[in-house]
Amino acid sequence: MNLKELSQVLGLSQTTVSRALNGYPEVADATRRKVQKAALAYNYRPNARAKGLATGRAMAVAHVIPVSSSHEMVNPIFSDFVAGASEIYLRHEYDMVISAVPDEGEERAYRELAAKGSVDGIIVNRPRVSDPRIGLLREIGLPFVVHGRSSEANAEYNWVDVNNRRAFQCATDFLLDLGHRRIALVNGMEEMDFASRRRVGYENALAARGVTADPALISSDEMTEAHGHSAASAMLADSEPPTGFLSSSIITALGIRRAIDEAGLMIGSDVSVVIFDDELSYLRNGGRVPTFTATRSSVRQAGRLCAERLLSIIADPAQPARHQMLEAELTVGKSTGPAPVSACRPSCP
Amino acid sequence: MNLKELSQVLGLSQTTVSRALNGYPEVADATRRKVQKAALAYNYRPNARAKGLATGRAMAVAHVIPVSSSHEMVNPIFSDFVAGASEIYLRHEYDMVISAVPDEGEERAYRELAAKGSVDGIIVNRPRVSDPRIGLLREIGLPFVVHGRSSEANAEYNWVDVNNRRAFQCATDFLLDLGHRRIALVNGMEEMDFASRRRVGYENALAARGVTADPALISSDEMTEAHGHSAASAMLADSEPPTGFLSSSIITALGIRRAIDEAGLMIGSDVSVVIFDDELSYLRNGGRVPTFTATRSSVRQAGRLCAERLLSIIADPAQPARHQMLEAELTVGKSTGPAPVSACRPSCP
DNA sequence: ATTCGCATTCAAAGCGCTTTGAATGATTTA
DNA sequence: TAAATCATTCAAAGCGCTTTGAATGCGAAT
Repeated sequence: MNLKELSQVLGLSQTTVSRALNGYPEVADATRRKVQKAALAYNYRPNARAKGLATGRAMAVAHVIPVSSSHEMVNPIFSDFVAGASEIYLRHEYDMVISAVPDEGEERAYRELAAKGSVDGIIVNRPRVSDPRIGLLREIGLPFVVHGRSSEANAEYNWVDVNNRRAFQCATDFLLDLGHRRIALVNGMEEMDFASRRRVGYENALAARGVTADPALISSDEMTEAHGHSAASAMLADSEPPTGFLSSSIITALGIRRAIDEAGLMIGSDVSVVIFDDELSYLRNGGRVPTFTATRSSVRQAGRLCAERLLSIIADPAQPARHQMLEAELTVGKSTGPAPVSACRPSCP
Repeated sequence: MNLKELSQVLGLSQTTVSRALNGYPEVADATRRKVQKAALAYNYRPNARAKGLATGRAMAVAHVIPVSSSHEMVNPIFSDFVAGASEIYLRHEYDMVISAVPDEGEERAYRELAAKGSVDGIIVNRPRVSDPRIGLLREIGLPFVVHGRSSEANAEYNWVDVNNRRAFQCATDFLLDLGHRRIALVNGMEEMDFASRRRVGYENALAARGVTADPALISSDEMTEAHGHSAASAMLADSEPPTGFLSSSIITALGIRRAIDEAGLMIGSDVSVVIFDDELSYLRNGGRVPTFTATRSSVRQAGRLCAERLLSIIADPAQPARHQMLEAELTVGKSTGPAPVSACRPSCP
């Protein structure tokens, strides 16, 4: 059933039916009611493509997942982020298009997305320290919101980010206060902006106490369980192993915990672990006392905020860029404790 | 730049330009080359909405994520499944629309999706044992492929599924062969079809050896780490605790492992664990010897297969329904071993 | 020279909607 | 009574593309 048929059934013009359904005022109440009833009865929905063509709005936004031939990884926070965002889109009757963009043809893909006109805006995920996408999207003129920031972008743009630097500074301070001095950082990939900020927070905290950062205690890679395990295993086998770990994700922390177990050490007493917790719905760091001591910030909530912001700038593209900085709170769990007395360590004579 | 402008620039009709770009034969070679060059130079892309309206095809498919007000969970396999599917869509220049559908208005939402015409087909996820969606979609006439099956649907439909029954029968047999008799099943939610099939496989294997299934050793819920932990904790505290666990997901298995740790038991010697491994990219059950003994089947591959099947039936809707059954192979890892001698158990006098 | 077939190209209709500008009839107002 | 106002409704244009059916020009066949 399309508009033409519906209007014929009703004996009205397409104009009137369209206006009645879209809430325009110049329609008699009785007519509107009649139209609405018929629309319901015939299960009529305006064709999205035709509507989009006529209005110039797609009523859809794109989320981009980078697909690289080398890294097979899917970002584990993707699903929760998307779930949060889709709550908002559902409420505003927007569709969400997931666009797989291969690393090679990144620029081409973004231009195509804009030129095809199938979306009104874009959410940019996983910005790098230096990220050409931001300049590109500004040039193209398609509304976009970045989840995270790109340090080297000097243009103004809309973003929603966690205060990663402060979160990791706090987490490091927490371990330092417990007496830890050999503190490892198991981080995301170096070129990722969030990872770089987290590292700065970590290094700042160490420097403030006069502890020199040991490059051997920093590992940067995809945030998989495997990375957490291999990094922690190697570090624990060192002559001066760390007594504390900072983990950029609960997933890597699972690998760290496995390595600690395998080394015959006790988490929370022999070795402390503090994680950044995105509050993934399937990996809740819960309980009365959480499993892991964590700085936490809901990635689902970030998804909601990004989506809201995007819809807002689509509705009014002239408004100035806005930034939303989320703070991650430190919650003490079972995975941390005072630094063990150093005399027990095998490295001492 | 749109078709009209491009054709004016070229001094050609829209017809010829459109045909040149879409590979129709009745265009002179020289003309075609000129058009292609200009299209590239002006970065021309046909507007997707207009093209869709003219051709009647949206060049997009929908993946539905159920959003229920009660269950906040996002399926952890979602992201890998989507990643696999999007590889295929990318190759065929299809878009993927993620549709959040609230549990309450499920029927309405599916009808709307079809009537709006913004997609050419649907992937149905997480089918229940009895699932009204299959009948509904057949009635609507929108092409769809189910990831999994719905046991009580007696109509023919396209599906891609893992042989869940056999996978769990094998896994159970494996533990029985090792001498285990108290074997627990930490499963997904009862109404999910895959969960019900897994349970049948488990019960069949037990029955074949004359072991009676103990309802206290079966737990069904969302496949979160928390569920694995609470279920395993409770079971291990029992007077006759299980010596083996089957876990429907690596995520629940992480919780089970935590419970085993907390109980002061050793995984692989005191307690054995076999998981179903979806080969999530961020939680690889890897290494020379995998952490967990597992029946494995890549959910990413399932995503690819579902997507391919869907595009195929969109291209030719008349073809008969096809079923693809994937077999999950058992791989022995570190989490299993012979059943401990029962004399050591606290329940013995 | 005329016809035919062939290779190219084009004008125009149509996809299903929104929206502009005009028309209609009823109700006030002068 | 005529003019002006208002509330409703409508016909038609336009969004950017594909596709039908017609037109054009040219060398080959008659």
